[in-house]
Amino acid sequence: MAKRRKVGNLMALAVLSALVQQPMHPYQMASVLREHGKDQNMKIKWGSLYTVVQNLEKHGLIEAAESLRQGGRPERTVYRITEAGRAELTDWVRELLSTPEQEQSRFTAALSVMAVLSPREAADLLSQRLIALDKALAARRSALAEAAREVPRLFLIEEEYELAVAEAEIGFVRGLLGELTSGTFPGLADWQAFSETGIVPPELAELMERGLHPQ
Amino acid sequence: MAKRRKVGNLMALAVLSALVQQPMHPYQMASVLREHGKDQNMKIKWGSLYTVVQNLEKHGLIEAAESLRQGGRPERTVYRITEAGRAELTDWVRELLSTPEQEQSRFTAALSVMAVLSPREAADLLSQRLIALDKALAARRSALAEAAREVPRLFLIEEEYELAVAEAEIGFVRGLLGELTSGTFPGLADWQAFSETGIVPPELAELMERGLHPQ
DNA sequence: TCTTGATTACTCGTTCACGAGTATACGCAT
DNA sequence: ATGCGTATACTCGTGAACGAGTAATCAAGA
Repeated sequence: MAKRRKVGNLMALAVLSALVQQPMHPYQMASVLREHGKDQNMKIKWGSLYTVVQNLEKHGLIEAAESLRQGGRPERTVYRITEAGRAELTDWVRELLSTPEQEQSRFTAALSVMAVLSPREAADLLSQRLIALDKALAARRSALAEAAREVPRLFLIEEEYELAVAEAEIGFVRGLLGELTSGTFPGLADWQAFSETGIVPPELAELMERGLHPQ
Repeated sequence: MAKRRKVGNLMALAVLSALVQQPMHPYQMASVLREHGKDQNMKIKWGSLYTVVQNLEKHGLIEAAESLRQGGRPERTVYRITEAGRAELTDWVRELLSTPEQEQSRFTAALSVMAVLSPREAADLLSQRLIALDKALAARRSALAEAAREVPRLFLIEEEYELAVAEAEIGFVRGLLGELTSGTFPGLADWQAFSETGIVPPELAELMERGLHPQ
């Protein structure tokens, strides 16, 4: 059972891991994360970054090391990780690594309401997705290969994982698309009829009622 | 480019799709979604549900149809979808289906900071994950097979997708675990040394500095 | 020299997400 | 009849997530 973290945002994890390397101030964290390609998967949201840093401090996971002001007006506070912060980091990573937890993806949500479109259109949109996915995969693959020449695999492993998942998605979409365009997808005729006439085939009508058990 | 939705929460998508079938009041939406197994992927969060319904109404995507009070005190407002709501729903589904967008997963985050643990421990945790994943996959597979006897595939397609992704994750974890336990993972010795002594091997030290370009 | 644009480094107000809490009705066992 | 657990149907306050806005510095060009 995933225990409630004092600071649950995954950006907090990134901040802690950045501070393990060396103390730094918030803006520098952002640069470091960006250089590590973290902004690819996780756009840096400024509001969140500063809130997260504040919360981490409030809970004693990080602390202000010094506060230097030079030239530029706004005083930059350099933070360092505390012992409690290190403990939280390792404990958190342990939990995240060992305990799978299904998260909802936007694509899953889309698939679950795909029936509101016509099968033709759905197929059309899926083929657009497929093209985009293929392109993105190729780009990421070559970027990974490029990076692998300098950076040890340990620090690229998350990208490898993402690529594996992306491949699976591509396989799924390709398969589904094949069934839709070849007409072998079961129930395609009913779906087609429904989307044209708005009439739910009798054997489906019964199913749609189920679960409503009105009142 | 994903346009900004008036109501961006994916629960709004679920609400709209529920209301396409028939008008209903918020609590009934929750029941319907639950019966459709939506609570598996997306725990129903009461606060969000009512906020989302409010926002949908505010933006004219749904409207109050009637407000009946019978027996039970709290007045239940029945909502129905508007034309604008239907348009938003289809447009949104179109976008979600056609446009991939990488979302960050907790496991990806975990992998990206895996280096803070020792390779031994990481392997250990990954094998725990693998066991849990296998078990969950088996359960979901048989649940899907069960459901497929009654429900047309069109309405189970999102679960098929999730299973495909889950299989890919299992494959990845199994592979990584294999490399870690067999010792074929590149850089394993360095990682091991670092986790025991805290000393970063010289060729890595240089890498860790990179991206910091202090000030 | 003066302006312009890019970079650094945040701040602030709004929106959003949530989950614990509340309150009533209904069925059923005592 | 009366108490008790469970299902129904929300409400509300807290706290998190954001993203546009601000403001200073610096470098380079006109």
